[in-house]
Amino acid sequence: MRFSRMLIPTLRDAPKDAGLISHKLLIRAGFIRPLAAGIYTLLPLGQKVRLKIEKIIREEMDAIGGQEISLPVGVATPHEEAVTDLVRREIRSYRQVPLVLYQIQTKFRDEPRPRGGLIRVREFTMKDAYSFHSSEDDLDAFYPKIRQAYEKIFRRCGLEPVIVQGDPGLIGGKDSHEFMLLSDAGEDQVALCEQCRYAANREIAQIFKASVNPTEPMLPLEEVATPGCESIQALAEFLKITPERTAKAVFSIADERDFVFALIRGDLEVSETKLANTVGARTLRPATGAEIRSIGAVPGYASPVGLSRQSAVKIVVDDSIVHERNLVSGANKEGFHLRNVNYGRDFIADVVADIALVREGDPCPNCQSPLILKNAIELGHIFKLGTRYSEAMGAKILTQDASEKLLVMGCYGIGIERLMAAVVEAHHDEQGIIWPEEIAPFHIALLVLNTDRTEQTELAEKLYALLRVAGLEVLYDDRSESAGVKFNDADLIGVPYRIVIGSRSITNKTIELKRRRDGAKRELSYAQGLEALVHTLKAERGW
RNA sequence: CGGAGAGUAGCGCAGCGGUAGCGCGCACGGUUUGGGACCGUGAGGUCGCCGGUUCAAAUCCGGCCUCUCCGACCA
Repeated sequence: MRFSRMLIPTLRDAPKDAGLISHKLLIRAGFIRPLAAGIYTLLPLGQKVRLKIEKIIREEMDAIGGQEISLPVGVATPHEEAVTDLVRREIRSYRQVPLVLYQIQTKFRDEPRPRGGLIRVREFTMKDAYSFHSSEDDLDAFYPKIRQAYEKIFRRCGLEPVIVQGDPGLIGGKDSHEFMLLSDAGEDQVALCEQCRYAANREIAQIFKASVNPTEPMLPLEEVATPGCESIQALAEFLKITPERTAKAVFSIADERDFVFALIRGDLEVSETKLANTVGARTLRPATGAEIRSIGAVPGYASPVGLSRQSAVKIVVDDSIVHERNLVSGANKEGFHLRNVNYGRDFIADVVADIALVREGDPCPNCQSPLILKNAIELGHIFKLGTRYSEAMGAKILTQDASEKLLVMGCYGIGIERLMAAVVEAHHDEQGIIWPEEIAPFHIALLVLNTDRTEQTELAEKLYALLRVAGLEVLYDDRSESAGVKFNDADLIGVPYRIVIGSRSITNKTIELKRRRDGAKRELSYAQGLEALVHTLKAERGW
C-alpha cells in the first residue's frame, strides 16, 4: 500500500484519556479510534492485524480438528447453549465424536466498567470453541491438544503466557486453565511458585496452611471483655495474641437470597471467588450491619458459637479453622469475645472448604516456598465443562452398546482485540510498536526520502513493485514528508523491517535495510540488479 | 453500582464575568528533505447539553449527559 493513499492517521500526542501503553500506541499509530466507552473502531492497520491473528487461530484450531461454524447471535442465549442445542439435534452416535466446533464472532458485553483501551471493552471479537466427547477420558485426552494449540497461537503472536489454574466458576468443570501474560497492565493476579512452578489465578490459588497448635488440648470456653475490639488487629493487640489465634467472621449475601456466614483464621483473608463457588452463588456481596444483626450476630463480635441455626444462614468454615485449637472468636455480644473456641465442640459448619485468598509470600501448596503475586492479562481460558450443559439440555449420544450417554464438553475462548493489545504491551519501545512478524500489518516499510528526486522515486517504485511480486506486504511511504516524519511513523506503526531509499542509495547503489526489533542495519547493494536484491532480501529476512 | 477527576478546533492545552486563544495537525504558495524543517497566507469552535443569575456567561448557580481513573464481573 502507498502510505499516501492509506488511512493511517498517526498522532504526535496520545489522547489524554488513554492510560495504558498499548492504548496510547494503538491510537497514536493509527490502528484504532475510540467511539464510546469500551467501543473502538479498527482502522485499516488494526483490521489487518486482527485478520492476521484470526488466521493464526483458524490454522491452529483446524490443525486439531476444529471446524468453524457461525452460531446466531442470541439475545440472551449463551453460546454454550446454542452449540449444545446444535449438537443435540445433529449428533446421535459415539462414532461422530469427538467433535470440535469453533467460531470467531463479535461479542457484546454490557461491561459495567470498560478500561485500558482494548484490554477490556464492550464489543470485541472472540474465538469461542466447544468440544464434545463420549467420555471424561476422551475429554481428558483432548484437553492437552487444545492447550498446545493455544500455546502455539500465542507463541506465533509473539507471546509467552503463563498457564495457570483458572477459576472453574459455577460451571464447575474439573479442570480450568488460563493463559496469562504477565504484565502490569493486567487486571488479574496470578500466584506463582518459582520453586515448583505452581501457578494459579490468585482468586482460586491454594496455600499451604500449617496449623499453629493442632495438639493443644481443648480448653473450656471463656467469655472475655474486649471493648472496642472490632477488628482482628485490635483484638490481637488487646489480648496480646497473634492473629493466627483468632477466628474472623465475614458476612455476605449470596444471590440476594442467602446469608453466608464465613469463618476463617484471623490472619487470612477470604477469597470471594472461592466462597461464591463453595456456596454455589452467582453473585456475592458484603452483608450490611443490619443484615448481620438480623441473624443474631454482632458486627465485630460475631462467631457461629451459640448462634441459633437458621436455614437461611449458611455457615462456611475455612479448613484453617478446623485444625486449630482454642481460638478467640466473637461472643455475639457487643464488647465481648470468647476464648478457647474449638471447631466440632463449640460449633459446626454447613460446609468446610478452602476459602482463603492467597497473599504475597504465603506458602506454596505443593512445596511451601513463598508464592509471588503478579499482574497478568488473561489472553485465553480453556476448561472442562463436563456434562453441565448436556445434562441440562439432554444432549446425549448412543454408545457402542446402544445405551444413552451424556456428552462430555469442554469450552475454550480467546479475545482477539485484547490479544492485540497484549502484544503491544509486550512488544514496544519509546519509538512505538514492535510487531512480531507474523501479525505485523506489513512486512516491510519502504521509505523514499526525497520525493522530488526522480532517481529516488523511480528506484522506489521499481522496488515496490518487485517486493510485492515477491509476495511481501509493503507499506510504501511515498509522501513528500521530511525524512524524520517518515522514520518516526514507520517506527511508531511498528513494521518489522524498513528499507530506506535516499541520496546514498543513488550514489552507492545500495539501499538500507533496518530491523525494527533491535535496530540492526544492513546496506544491501543492488548493483547486480533489483531482482537480485529482492532475492537477497527475502533470504535475509530473519537473518 | 460506590468513590475521585475531566469535558474549550482533529490532538494536546490556556482563558475563569465584557464578542474565542496558543502549540501541533490541516489547506494554499515558497524554501526544504538521513530522525517529527522554515517563512507567509488561510480554513476550522452552538466553549458537552438544558435551564437560571446578570446589561453582559466559556467564566457564577442548578440539573443532566459523556469520558477517564480507583473498587464488585470477564476473553
